[in-house]
Amino acid sequence: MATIGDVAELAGVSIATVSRVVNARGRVLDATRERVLRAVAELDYHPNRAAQHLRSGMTGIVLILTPNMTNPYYASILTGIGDTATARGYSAFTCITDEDAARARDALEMLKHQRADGAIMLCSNGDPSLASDFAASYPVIECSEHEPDTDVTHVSIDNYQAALDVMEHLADLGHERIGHISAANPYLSTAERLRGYRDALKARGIRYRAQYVEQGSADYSFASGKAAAGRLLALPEPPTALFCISDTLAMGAEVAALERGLRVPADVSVTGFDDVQATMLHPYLTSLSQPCHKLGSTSMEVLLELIGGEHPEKEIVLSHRLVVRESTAPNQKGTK
Amino acid sequence: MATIGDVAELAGVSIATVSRVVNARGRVLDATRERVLRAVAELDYHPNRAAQHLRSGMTGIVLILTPNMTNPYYASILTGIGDTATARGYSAFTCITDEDAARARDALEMLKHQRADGAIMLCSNGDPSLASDFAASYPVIECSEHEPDTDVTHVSIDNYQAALDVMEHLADLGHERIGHISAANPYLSTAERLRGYRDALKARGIRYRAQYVEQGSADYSFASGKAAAGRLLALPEPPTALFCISDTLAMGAEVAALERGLRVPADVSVTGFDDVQATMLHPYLTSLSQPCHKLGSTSMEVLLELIGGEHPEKEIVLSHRLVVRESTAPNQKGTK
DNA sequence: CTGTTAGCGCGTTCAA
DNA sequence: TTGAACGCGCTAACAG
Repeated sequence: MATIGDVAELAGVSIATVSRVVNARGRVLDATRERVLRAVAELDYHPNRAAQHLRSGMTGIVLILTPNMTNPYYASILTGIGDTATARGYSAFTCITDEDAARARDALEMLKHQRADGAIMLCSNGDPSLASDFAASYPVIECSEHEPDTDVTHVSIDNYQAALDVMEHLADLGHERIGHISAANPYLSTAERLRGYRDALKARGIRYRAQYVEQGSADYSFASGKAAAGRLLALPEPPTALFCISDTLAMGAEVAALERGLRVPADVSVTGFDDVQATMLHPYLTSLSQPCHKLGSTSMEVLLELIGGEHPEKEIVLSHRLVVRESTAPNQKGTK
Repeated sequence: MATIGDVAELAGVSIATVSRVVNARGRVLDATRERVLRAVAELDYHPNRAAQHLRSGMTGIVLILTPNMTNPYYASILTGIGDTATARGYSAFTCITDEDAARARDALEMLKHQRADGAIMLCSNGDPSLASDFAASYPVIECSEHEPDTDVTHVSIDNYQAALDVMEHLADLGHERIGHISAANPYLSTAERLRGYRDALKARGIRYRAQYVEQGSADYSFASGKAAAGRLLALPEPPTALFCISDTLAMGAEVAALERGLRVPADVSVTGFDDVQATMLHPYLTSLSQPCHKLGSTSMEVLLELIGGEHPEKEIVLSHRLVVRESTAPNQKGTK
């Protein structure tokens, strides 16, 4: 492997000059730069990362905390993070927390030990103060979720507005009996979507019924969505539409409807959320699409700014959009 | 952050001695070691990785190539790799290839540029010579799949024997009309399982029928499993058991059976494979369990041996086991 | 058994 | 505009 010294020798300059050219720092004569660049190309020179890190006191590693990586929603974000990290010469070190705050805290200790330059947390669940504790001393970003009432820099969509958009779609189709399948987790997104659900009803003058709100499992499992939808559809006055806060919950709802002999969307409309598994089952789900990859890449970029000592916006909101597919249709029951 | 020098000073020894103690290399008086260890603890000393890497010429990074990370099968392996890597002070750099050989090749170039010390490939699909090309010059392991007729070190289960075991279970339950839902990919595991299927039939004296073998999609999608099972169950003499080479295919098969008014397992038995999503739907799947986490951790350990200049076994086979659940039952149709 | 010392490759003064 | 030299923290070779 060629070192900076090899390049310097071939170009007939000092290593300092090579360093200047490679890092685009300081003034260098065009002719000199040319020679250096040629030598770099010829030798296929790549700076030694370890040396750079030793010199700079940086590690070139960012910590990524994720509840899991099998959920395609998280997987897409992780991919976005990874792509950007790679492009910037960083390695993303992914730690699966399994919702375990202790494990997350352990991983974050890497920041103290200078084993990582910063961290992106995909979910601060479990210990509300975890993110802010570390963000006070180290570069830390919350992606997709964040703890309210703390000032940790975060990147996400506007879940409240997103819920409003879903509800508007359903209401425009003539639905009034709209069920909500939420999840038994303390995520802000979950709360915001519920808030959007309720406010949308209110705005349309539709009565809120507590029994129309059911909870799936914390991790949005298919089975729990099916069970929750089953309860809703067994009501004396069952909903004609189900607003589910994840695609897996919505798929469960579809199957629950089918098992009861109901057709989707003719008899009951169903909406998913995140738009990551919306086309696994027929009918394909109308789902609220999150810019997952961009959520990840933006988080990484912002983290790098933080690491670089800059002061990016504390709250970065990316835009979402509702993707209408086959699982929603006008309310044909005339039930209001 | 404390450096080796700080520790040496506090312990009243030279940095060389600290290094010896910390790395357990060379003889050191017990009393001296004690003092050093105390200083290490007091200062919460952690060796600077960048310095170690610079010194050793190593990167501390291993490349992991995976087709995707959402499949729980791969996710478990990745977790196993990651756990072991972390324990050994290594960072696992995961590259999602999406079955794209060019992308995989690009990533492997990191080995040439000394950006990684070795690589684990979860799937060499696409370009048969990819793994062996790089394995010739760098530490490379194939995990779970491998290219036949090359001598790249690999870690996997015995897919042929595993298929035999599944078939034995089904045959012992009295099934003779056994369908096989395979996948449209060139993986060795797929071929081996088919071979096991056919040999098991032969061993039992059961006639092989080409129309009993169907293919799901290359990535074992639920929908393709459902479609394949639908074709099988529509046959004039439909199978009484379906041997599927993945859990998602098997789930699709379960749903296909249900939609045709057949009960699982009363009317038709279904088996999954990998045992990673066997308990998502009822009836829970009888599935052949792979030691995914161990597949990953073993791969990492073997890779580290390779990196360390050792010469581990070229072929490492881990044991599997059949987990019997609710989706298989004795053949009650009496159809032979 | 322990200490001294020479780099590993790089970025950054400080001089010229 | 360029170059010489130092040191980041560590390991290993060599002395003692």
